[in-house]
Parts: sequence; C-alpha cells; structure tokens
Amino acid sequence: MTEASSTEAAKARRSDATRAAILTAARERFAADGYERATIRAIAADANIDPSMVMRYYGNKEKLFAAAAEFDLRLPDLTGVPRDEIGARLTGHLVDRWEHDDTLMALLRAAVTNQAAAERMRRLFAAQLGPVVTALVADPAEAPVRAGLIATQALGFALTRYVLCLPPVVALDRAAVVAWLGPTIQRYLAGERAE
Amino acid sequence: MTEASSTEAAKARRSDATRAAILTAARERFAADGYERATIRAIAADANIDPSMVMRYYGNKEKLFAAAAEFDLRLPDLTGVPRDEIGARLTGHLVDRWEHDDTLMALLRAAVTNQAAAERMRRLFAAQLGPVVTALVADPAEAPVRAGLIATQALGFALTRYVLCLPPVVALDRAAVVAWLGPTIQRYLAGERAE
DNA sequence: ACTGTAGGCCAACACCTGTTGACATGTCGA
DNA sequence: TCGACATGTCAACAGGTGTTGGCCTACAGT
Repeated sequence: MTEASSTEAAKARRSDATRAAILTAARERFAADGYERATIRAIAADANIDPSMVMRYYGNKEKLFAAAAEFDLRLPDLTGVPRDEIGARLTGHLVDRWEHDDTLMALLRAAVTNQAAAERMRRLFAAQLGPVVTALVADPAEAPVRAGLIATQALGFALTRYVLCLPPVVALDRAAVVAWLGPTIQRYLAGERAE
Repeated sequence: MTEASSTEAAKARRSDATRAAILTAARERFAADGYERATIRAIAADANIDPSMVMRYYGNKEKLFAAAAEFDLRLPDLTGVPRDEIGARLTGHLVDRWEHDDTLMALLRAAVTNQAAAERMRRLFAAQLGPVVTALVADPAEAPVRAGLIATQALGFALTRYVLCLPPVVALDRAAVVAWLGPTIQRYLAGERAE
C-alpha cells in the first residue's frame, strides 16, 4: 500500500494527480473561453497530457464540464445576523466567491450558450440560494421571486465586472460594491413586496 | 429605373432583399446560439441562399456580426419626467427594448465569448446610456459609476430572464418587473452616493 | 437582339473538432 | 521472474467550420 490506511477500499491511485490537473485546466479554460471555445486539446495541453487521457478519465466533453463545474456557493448561516446587515453580508460573501474561484465563471460563461450548463445554473440557485432566502423571508411563498431577484443583481454584477469588464464596474473596490449593491440585495430579500 | 426617383445615386439594388434576409437570419441565429455556434451555413439556410453569398455581401463572419449587432437603445429624453418616476420609466423602456428586438440578445450572447462583441457592448453603454445618465445626475463625475451600476442590474435581469431562464424571473410580468427593478435603477441613478 | 454584369449556386480547400483504437511503458502483486 | 493491469502516447477517423474560386443564369442598357 502506498497510503497510510490498509483496509480502506478507497486507495489513492497514481492517476489522481492527473485527474486533478485535468480538472483544474478544464475549469480555467471553460472560465476563460466558454464551453465551445474551450477545446479538449487545449485543456489537455494545459494539463501536460494527451487529449485521449481526458476522454478516458471523463468520458466526453459534456461529462468533463459537469465534473469541472461542480460548485458550492458556501452561503453562510445568516439567521443570527441583524436583519439590516444581511444584504451587505450576502453581497460581500458573493463577491469573495467570485474572486477566488474560477468555477462560477466557468459556469456562467458556459451557461450562456450551453443548455446543460444553464440548467446547472438554475439548479445551483434553486438548491443553494433558495433555502437561505426561504429561511430569512417572512412569507415563504415569496421566497422564489426574492431569490430570483437577488440572482438578477448578483449575476448582473458578475457579468459586467468579470465578463464584459465595463470599466466603471471593474474599478469598484470591495467596499464600494458592498455599499452600492448591499441595499439592493437587502430590499429584494426583506423589502416590502412590489407586485 | 425600378424606383421612383430618377437622378438619385442610391438606386435600389435587386440584392437588397437578400442582404436584409441575411441580416435578419444572422440576428436570430446569433441571438439564439451565440457567436461560435451560429454558423454561416445555418444563417444562409435560414435566409434561403448559399453560404458563399454571405461572404460576398459581408466579407467574413466577424463583419457579418458587426452588421447584425448594430443597435440603438432609443433611450427617451427623461429630463422632463418627475425625478421619482425616472427609474420606473427607464426600467420599462429597457424591458420593451429587450422583448421586441433580437439584436440586444445577439449582442449579449456573443459578448460573453467574443472579445469584439464585448467591446461593442461596452461602447453601447458608454455611448448611449452614459450621456442620458450624465444629463440626469447632479455631479457629472459620478455619472460613469452610476451608469455602470444601472448596466449591472439591467443586464443581470436580461441574463436571468432571457438567457438562463430562471423560472421566478421569467414569471414576472412587465408591471412586476418595473415595480421591483424600478427603485433599484432609481437609487443607482439618483440615490445618495455610497462610496 | 446582343452583351456585360450582377446575382446566385456548386464543389472544393485547409483546418479544427470530439472521439476512438492500437500500441508502448511502467508498476505492483504473486 | 513473470504476467496483469494501470498509465500514457500516437495516429487516425468522421464530421463540421470559415472561406474561396469557377461556373451558370437572367436581367439591364445599348
């Protein structure tokens, strides 16, 4: 055995490093180029292996993307936070997630032209943002709309800052982003309903 | 002469109909599929002509896109509107533009994976939204940031509703969109600065 | 009626894509 | 030591892409 444990079924394979390298390269390429322009060949070259290895380990491009786009927003528990600070906290957290992880970017860029990626994005927000909003909102029936509106502003910010790179939006520092967007998120979360 | 005027230099060529058909088909394809998945062959098939015609009339794919993505937001003059209604008016107008014209969609879908399209999007907002915001804002130095923030919310709404199709956002009717997003735009436009 | 030319089609090119199978190498248990 | 299996490389495939040039056809101006 090359690893510590002796009786465990999950032994560390020698190929795990390669698998990880492929996944990292895939995330970077998908994030930078989108689904169709990110080629298996380019990903393999980045990972310093042959394109056929990608196929052996992940089956096909679709499955490779599915593996590379696995993502957890890691939303914090906000039930204890003072009500009027929630918007700012949520905004700050989302900015941090965008800045330090390629995965969301890969998902966003791909989702615009790829149906499967779009479906994944929908599930991500429904499964991860949905519950958090439901727990914070007075009337649970309003939760989906409010979560949707938050997605509107969060994704719009990411789109203009990281993808389209509109200069004034790129220029904002973290504090400014929280100060401007925080109240918007706050209103979508807890403001009086507007329908 | 086939047309009314006799001495005019701009005579209507027989190919004008074809040119227009190509442009319409191109807009639809770019809007539905994005830049790389919208193929010249598919566009030509939609326009019922040969792919080589597209090349003859527009040179190459890049120039075809440039011609198809020509867009005017047609922002109304808002200087006479009561200050607290401006956000709602602007929001309503933008929704209408999105709903009745493929071009913005083509631009958005392409801009996510195509540098030239992204640059075009930046120019669109700088040249068309910028001046309107400058005219409405107290301190002209704040105009770019405020226009950027508006872009953030406007594009985020379009992204989630028309591209990603998040169900709760798709379900909103026009009045609900204006009621929810109007105040946000209003605050970005005229609210106290938050930096 | 004749002819030049604009409008249109066809076939092909060079290239790139995802994907596959055959083959070499190295590692580890028996 | 030997053989089984994991790891990796190479070359090729079938199909799709933007793009090009040659050829046909029908109409406009004389």
